[in-house]
Amino acid sequence: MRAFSTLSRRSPITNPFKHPLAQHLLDEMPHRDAHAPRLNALLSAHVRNNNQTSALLLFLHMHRHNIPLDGFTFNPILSACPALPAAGSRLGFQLHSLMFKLGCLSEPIPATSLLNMYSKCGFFEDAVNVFDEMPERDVVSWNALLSCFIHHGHSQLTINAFFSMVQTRIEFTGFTLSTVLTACASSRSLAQGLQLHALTFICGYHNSLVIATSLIDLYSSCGMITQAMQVFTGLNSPKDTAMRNALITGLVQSQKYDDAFALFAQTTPNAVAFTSVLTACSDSLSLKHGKQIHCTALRRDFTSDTILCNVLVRIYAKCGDIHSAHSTFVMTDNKDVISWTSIIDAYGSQGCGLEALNLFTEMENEGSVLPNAVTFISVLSACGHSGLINEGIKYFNVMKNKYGIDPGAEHYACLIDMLGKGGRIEEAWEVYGGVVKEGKLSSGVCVAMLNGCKVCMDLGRGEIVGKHMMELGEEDKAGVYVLLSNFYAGIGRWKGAEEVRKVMEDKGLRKEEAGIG
DNA sequence: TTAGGGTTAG
Repeated sequence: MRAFSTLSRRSPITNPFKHPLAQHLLDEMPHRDAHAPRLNALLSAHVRNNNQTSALLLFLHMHRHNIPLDGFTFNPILSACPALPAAGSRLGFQLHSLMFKLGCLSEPIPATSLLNMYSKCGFFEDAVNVFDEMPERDVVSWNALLSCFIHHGHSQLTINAFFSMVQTRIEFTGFTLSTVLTACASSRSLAQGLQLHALTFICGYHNSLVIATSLIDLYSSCGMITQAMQVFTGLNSPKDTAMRNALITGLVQSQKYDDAFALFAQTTPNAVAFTSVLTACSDSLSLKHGKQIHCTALRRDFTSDTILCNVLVRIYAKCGDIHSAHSTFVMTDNKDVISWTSIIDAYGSQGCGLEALNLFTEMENEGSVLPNAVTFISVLSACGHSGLINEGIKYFNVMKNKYGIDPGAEHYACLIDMLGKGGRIEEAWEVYGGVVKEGKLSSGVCVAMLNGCKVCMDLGRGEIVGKHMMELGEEDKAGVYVLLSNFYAGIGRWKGAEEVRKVMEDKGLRKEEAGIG
């Protein structure tokens, strides 16, 4: 209910654009006597042409000159909000207030636009509240709710909402099915996905490009590449780029790199296709392929694409070509948190910890991007690789206190790893104790602590960690035994090492299966 | 005038 409680204080709507050009545009605005329907149409045209600033200025003009506002006014201006940085979400709350006062929320279409605005601006709860308070909902309102759940990573809620929708006897559409299929793909819900696939035949949606693309994504995500290919070849209509890209991605995920490259070569690829095959180069460490594709992407002028550049940074870093990674990073137009994390990780994993930390500072100073939990894994492991223990402790605290990020098992593993390797076993043990208390113990944390015990020749603590590892119920039992055996061997306890190996053999576990750590 | 598919970091 944050929206309603804060809205009235935010009105009247203020103009966030105080630029001479903005004033010029305002001077050019239609006369106040112009008919509202014509202005609504003009507003929609601005949004359609991706001219959100003009849309906002026109809306402000209408509001100030008491031109009647209705659902037709709110739909386009609400859809412009997500593209208006910072000002967008503030404006969204103000628009909500205004719609409430004018009684526009009783209509499903403007209320659905409002739901969508909150969802796209990142206000999940406000979006769901709008849905809950809608007096009348149509199938589009339901579809908007489902895509809101998906956007915010709640796949299971999407699937549940679909079943509520069916129970409410709302007649679903192809839009609904494609959204729920996407939810099944991202949550790997194969059984429900198969039911929905059957439903596409029953409802006659089986030849829809969008639904077939969702199905390819579903089968690829569930490791069923043959079924994904069957959906692709079985479709009775011409394929489009998105559908081909879905299959290319599926082939890459199934490590069928040659098939992915072949399908890529058959098409006129767009930036997404380039990103997919470059990911294949990154995974298969094929720098030669990667460089060729990078050159083609350069010729096609796709290299300002942020996601594509992020993949290139990763490829060059993986191959140890830090200079190419850096120059690709520098030329990335709109660097996002993944761009920064990738380059920090690139330097960190090459043992250039100070450069990685300098980049982190540069990111903070630049200010447009906030670090997230993954960024800090890269920062902490950079510190670990370069033995920058005090800096590592400092950034661990920066993460918690400055950015409010709750440390996860991976952050603790980095911290314990660097303390242990640096011989600071007492501090590592204290952190480890905290992790056990918090119930965040993972095999990664145990491995880091066990390595620390090995470095410090600490038999007693090592055996406690070994016991914890057994209790974790790790699937890779052989891996646990190998680590324990190596621990005993590492501190010169050959008898202990031998005993562990014997237990392992008695249990019929083979060393080749080992893979933890 | 509101809703759907394909791409990136640990």
